[in-house]
Amino acid sequence: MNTYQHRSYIEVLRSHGIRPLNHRVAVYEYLAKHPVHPTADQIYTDLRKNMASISRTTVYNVLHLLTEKNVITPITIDPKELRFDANTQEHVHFLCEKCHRVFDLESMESQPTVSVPDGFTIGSVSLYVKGTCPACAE
Amino acid sequence: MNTYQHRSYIEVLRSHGIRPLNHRVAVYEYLAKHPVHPTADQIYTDLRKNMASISRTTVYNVLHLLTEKNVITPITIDPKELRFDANTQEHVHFLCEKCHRVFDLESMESQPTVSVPDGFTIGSVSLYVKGTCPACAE
DNA sequence: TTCAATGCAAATTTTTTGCAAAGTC
DNA sequence: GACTTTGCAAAAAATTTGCATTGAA
Repeated sequence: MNTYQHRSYIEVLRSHGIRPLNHRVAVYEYLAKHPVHPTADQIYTDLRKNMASISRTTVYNVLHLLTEKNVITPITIDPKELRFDANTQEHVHFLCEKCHRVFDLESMESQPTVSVPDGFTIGSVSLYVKGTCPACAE
Repeated sequence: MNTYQHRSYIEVLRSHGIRPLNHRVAVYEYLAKHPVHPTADQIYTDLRKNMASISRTTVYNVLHLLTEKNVITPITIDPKELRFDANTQEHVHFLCEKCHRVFDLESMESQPTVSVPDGFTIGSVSLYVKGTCPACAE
């Protein structure tokens, strides 16, 4: 493990008021290093390979905690499964309806400036695009 | 039941190549008349009151069919539950994180014109906003 | 009569919960 | 030692499937 990077994950957690326990760092580091928007089960299955002691319950616990503290973002683009993203910058997500991969479209034009009627308060904005990715277009 | 309206639901289904069987019309009509973005279970429970013969399986079947034929739109704004909307016009959805109601923001500025990298093909675009609604703001 | 749609019950999948054991400060 | 986190197993919730029955053209 790259200690320098590892330390920075710990710092991110600390700066959000989260005690950087091993399992928490592992889940966060996994998400940061695998920006493919994995599901809870994918995270659990993969982490399990190198970390025999982690349980499904803990993965759910940590994902809830990180979401609540705004360290990660849940992505609901696919009705079938909830995915997670360590990149909390607002950016567009693209779901390929053939291969079911989710792509980041960070380079695209900035998020729309949404305005809402009086009385509504905006917490977050998500822009989801569905269609076909280049690999599946052929 | 208002026969004129009823007939128009039938026409919508026909125009999308869907045989307007009773249960299908009932689900579609329910969604059209209850634009609160209900879940499959809400639809089932409510329809059940007036239509003893409908089953959960049929509700799921019909929702799948209508979605596939683009007569309704599934809404994934809330990670907890899948909702449905008979309004297939693109419009913004707002989830109140306190009362968990979903509002249409049709009057808001038009959907952003999203552009995607070469090779990607856009099928649909969803703009989801989360926050607090007027009633819960107090 | 032939094919499509329905409904039941069971299976699957995903997530949550209670609680005892283990870990942290 | 006091408090937090974890892991197991069981429960709950949501959706899908197999298949026999019913309905429609």
